[in-house]
Amino acid sequence: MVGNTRKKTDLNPNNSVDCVIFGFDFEQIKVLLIDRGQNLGNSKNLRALPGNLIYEEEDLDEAAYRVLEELTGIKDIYLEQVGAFGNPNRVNKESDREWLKSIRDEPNARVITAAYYSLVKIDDFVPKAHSFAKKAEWIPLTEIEELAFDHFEILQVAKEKLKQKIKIQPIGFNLLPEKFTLSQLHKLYECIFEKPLDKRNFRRKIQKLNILTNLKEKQRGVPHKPSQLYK
Amino acid sequence: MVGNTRKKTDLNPNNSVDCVIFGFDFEQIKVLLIDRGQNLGNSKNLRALPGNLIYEEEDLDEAAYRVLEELTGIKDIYLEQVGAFGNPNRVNKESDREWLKSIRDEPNARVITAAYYSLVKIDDFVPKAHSFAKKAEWIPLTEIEELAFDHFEILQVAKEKLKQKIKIQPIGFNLLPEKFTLSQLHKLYECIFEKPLDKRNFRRKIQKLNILTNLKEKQRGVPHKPSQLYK
DNA sequence: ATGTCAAATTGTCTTTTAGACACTTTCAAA
DNA sequence: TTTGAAAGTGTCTAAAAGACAATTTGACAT
Repeated sequence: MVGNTRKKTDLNPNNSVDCVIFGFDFEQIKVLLIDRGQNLGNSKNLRALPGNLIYEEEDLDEAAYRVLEELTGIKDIYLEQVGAFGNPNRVNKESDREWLKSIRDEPNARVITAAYYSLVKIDDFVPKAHSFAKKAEWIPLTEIEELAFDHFEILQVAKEKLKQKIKIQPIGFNLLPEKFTLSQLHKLYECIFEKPLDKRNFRRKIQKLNILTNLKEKQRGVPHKPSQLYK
Repeated sequence: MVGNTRKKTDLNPNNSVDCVIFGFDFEQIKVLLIDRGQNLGNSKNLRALPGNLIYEEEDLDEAAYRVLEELTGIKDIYLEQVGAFGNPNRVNKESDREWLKSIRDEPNARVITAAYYSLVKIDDFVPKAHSFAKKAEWIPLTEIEELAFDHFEILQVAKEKLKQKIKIQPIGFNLLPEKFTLSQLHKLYECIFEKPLDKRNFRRKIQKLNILTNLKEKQRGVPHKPSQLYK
């Protein structure tokens, strides 16, 4: 046997997981990104999706949960796979090469990553940066223009998956707090689909799902008609 | 740098691709499987999806096309990714371990695979087994009960993806020859969805897509009313 | 107390889509 | 000429999607 005689507890230098965590602050969709805190001369300090190598004997799904928690502290959420990304030129930015040199045993190893995504209530998770993540922050989707490695491409694919998924399953609630108003849900759907949705038609469709509980509570302290709270 | 110092042209022992190729013989959906020709004592000779390790410097998508051609001779088709499968227990069958020993430099390496699927006109591709594929055969979906590695699981996921996809895009035509009848298309959809579809409703829906050309030709030699040929 | 603002809430009509449902036509072979 | 076997065809109903505007409510300012 030639080459890699790895122990089960070793890192697998060729395979990683990356997580696209979507949140919503009642205004816009945000994504949880880490700042690797590079203070390099020339190269930019690009943000990245939380992600890292997997262990030699570790299920992909488990690795995603572990890595997410290690880097951001977030746990107990449901991750769904986006797909595998394996362009050999994933690492084509000087800043990424520099960074890999500083943290990896085999910085030049070719890495194939499995991407995952999830939706979380933004207030339930105050991301705390750990490990090589110097910061973990919620960044509005609209402000994201460039990311480390191929993470921008992964983000686009994850966004599409989310759009498809939410058409079929009512997973949007995962982005909202326990109590929420229909207007907030409406705004959320508009943000995801990136287009306005008719208010009346939207409310009708949601109501017909019969998954909302009217809490008989009302919004308070708003300078206009208060709305019902649900679920 | 420790461990694997691989050359760009080396095989990456940790990553593979597997292809689920669907075909249709006007009766049932079939899948292209290879026979690894094991003549072992105890262990079964399970069929497998065409798949193999990728090269160190090779795009995942390209690897899928290459491996498929190398094992079955099939090329010039469109492959779509199913996802990444990375259970560390993917290799849990004795026959698979035996087989890996006989063909791999690192038979115990942990392998993560990216699965792809495609639909092809069954008559356009007479699969020719090459390399470690001793046979390459079209096997009816309904007869497949067990496959090598986690290939059965991959097949199930690919089937689901196909169902979803064909609801949205008219990709079913890829499974039929140039000229086909609406009855054949109808039968195909019934096979994919595994349930009967109303003949009139089906024809109406297809016609409305405006993607069929009536060839003004008719079926000949059938002991019943001949049907129009399309596209 | 009154008026104003901002957002919440509500219903109808039209169009499109999905589903159920049965008889007639056509060719080949007997 | 008869018969068998599959091709082809239309209507009605129900559900879903989309377009569209007026009224209500509470907070705050006057």
